[in-house]
Amino acid sequence: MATMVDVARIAGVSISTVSHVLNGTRNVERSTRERVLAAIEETGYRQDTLARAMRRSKTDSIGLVVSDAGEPAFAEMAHGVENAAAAHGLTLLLANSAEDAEREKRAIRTLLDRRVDGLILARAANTAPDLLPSLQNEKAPLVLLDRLYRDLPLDQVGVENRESMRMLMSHLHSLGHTRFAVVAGDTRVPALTERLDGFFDGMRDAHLDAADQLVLTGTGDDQIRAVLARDLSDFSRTAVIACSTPLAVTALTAIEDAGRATPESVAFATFDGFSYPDLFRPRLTTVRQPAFDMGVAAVSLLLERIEAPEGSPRTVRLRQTLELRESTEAFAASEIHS
Amino acid sequence: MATMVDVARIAGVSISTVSHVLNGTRNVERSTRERVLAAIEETGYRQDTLARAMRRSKTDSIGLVVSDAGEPAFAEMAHGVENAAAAHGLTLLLANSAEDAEREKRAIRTLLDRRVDGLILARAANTAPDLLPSLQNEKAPLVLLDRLYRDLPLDQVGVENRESMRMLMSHLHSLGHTRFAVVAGDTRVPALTERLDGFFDGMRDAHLDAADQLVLTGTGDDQIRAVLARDLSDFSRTAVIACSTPLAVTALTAIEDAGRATPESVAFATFDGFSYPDLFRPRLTTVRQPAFDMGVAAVSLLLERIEAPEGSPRTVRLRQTLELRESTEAFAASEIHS
DNA sequence: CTGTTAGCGCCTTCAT
DNA sequence: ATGAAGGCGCTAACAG
Repeated sequence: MATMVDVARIAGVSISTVSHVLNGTRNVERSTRERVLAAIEETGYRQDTLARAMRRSKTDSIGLVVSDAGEPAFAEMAHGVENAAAAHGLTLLLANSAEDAEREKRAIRTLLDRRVDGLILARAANTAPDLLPSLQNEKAPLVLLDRLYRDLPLDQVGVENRESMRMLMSHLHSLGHTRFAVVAGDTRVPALTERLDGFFDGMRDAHLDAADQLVLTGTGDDQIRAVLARDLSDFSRTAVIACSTPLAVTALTAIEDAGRATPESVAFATFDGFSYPDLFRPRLTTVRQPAFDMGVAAVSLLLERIEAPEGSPRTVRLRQTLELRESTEAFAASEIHS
Repeated sequence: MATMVDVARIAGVSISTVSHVLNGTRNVERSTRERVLAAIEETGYRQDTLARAMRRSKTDSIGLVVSDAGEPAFAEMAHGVENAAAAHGLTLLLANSAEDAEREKRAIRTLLDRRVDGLILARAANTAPDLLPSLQNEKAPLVLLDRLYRDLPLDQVGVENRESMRMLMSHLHSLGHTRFAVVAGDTRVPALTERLDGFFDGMRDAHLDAADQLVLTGTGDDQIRAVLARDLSDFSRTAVIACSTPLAVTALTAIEDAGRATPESVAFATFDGFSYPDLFRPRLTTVRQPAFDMGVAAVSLLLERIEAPEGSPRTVRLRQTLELRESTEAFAASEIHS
């Protein structure tokens, strides 16, 4: 592998000059520059990013840790992050935490050890409580993505969960639904808590009776499935809302267990949703987050923070969109016909 | 940030000793080691991976380039690669080519510039023909994943596409199907060509008339959709096979365009398939590749190649499994009843 | 068993 | 407009 020394020798200049033409960091006479460029061409020289990074203490790379890159929403975010990073000449180092606090810690440690210039984290539900504070002391700035954190002054990118759920509830209520089941899942995940809060907001908006609603929280998928299925076996409940893709899987399974059909017998709506929404039968009404844009926004925040480490932290909330599909249509129709 | 010099000073030893206890690379008296360890603890010292990599010309990282990390099969492969890499203490640098030759080239260049110790590549359909040969000259070894390449002596990990398609055909034929449509897609992708070859094998096995079969190749999704839909509007064709997930999307759309129902009116089977196969309606019969294991296998091959750069190249083919679901069931039933 | 020292390839003052 | 030279933090001979 050719080094700057080789190039300098061939071009008949000092390595200092080579460095400067490479980085455009000071004026160099035209003819000299051309000799250097020719020598670079001839030797096939490429900058050694490692040596460069070491000298400048800057790697031009950023790290992304997601809980599960397989889930469509996270995959899209990763996509957005990667695109934005590439657009700024940054390389992306990606790590999966698999929703596990221990692996998350290791992944972050690894990326930090690689000296990433900044870190974007969609943390696991059970992130160790001391993790975030300890990260504050690192030189690499941190941006939280999707899985936010209330108690710390941090840069964060999320979506307006509470408002979106409220909007969904309002729509469903206008269709005539009054008895809901919400599959809210792990309330340690802020986004899920917010969605649940939005549900309560919606209930109040619609003056619904709390006693008529079924709220399912926690991590026990099997238990959620069983409770929901049992509940649905009597036909008075008319709408089910799942607060994330995995919860939608659980809920749809429970609906099937109960022998209920969507949308004829129960309306169904979910957050985040599945990859090919128009191939699902029934097509699912979905509150969708602009995942790609969230990734892009996270990179912007990160870059600004790298520029200005001392500015005050910002939280960006993007709007979600309500995609109405047939899983919430039939009930309305039956109302009209009755 | 504390360096080895700080640690050495506090422990009252030379930096050389510190290095050796850190890497376990030579014996060091117990008491000395303990002093060093204590100093490390005290200073919160962490190795500088950059300086280390520069000195050893080894980064303990590998690169993975996939055409689309969003597709379930690739996401799983990436998962497998990442797990295996982590198990060997390697960091994974991930890049997306978005199925674009130019971006692929850039992504590879970036990873190579980061001095990854090895590279795993699931190349785009239209990889520049000179790309692979040029990679042969790099010091970082290369392993091809899923998207193989015939003409070069390379380490490769794929699946037995031809055999699997043949098995699928045999199954469908035994169900009574004799007129097929195969959506084969871009035949520049070796896996797709192999699947198509398997189709022809299957036809011969079953002594079917070539004139009765509809073979759809190429990249024009809209055209494939239109041709297939037109063809399906007469009811003599009874089975459709899609050779990849995106092609399945196209095919299912065309089936719907034609007003045909699966499985009552046409049987349908696909390769690779969707993320939640049991939530799809109808549940799709799928030839599934062991994507995770493919990723793991690719890492193994890569590590062995790093160990022994001169051994002769190996191609590993994993078996796919045929997951029978309801999308191919109804026709059999109607046969039985007729 | 331990210490001294020469770089790895590059950027960046400081001179000229 | 160009060069010389010192280190960034670490590993691996080479010497004791």
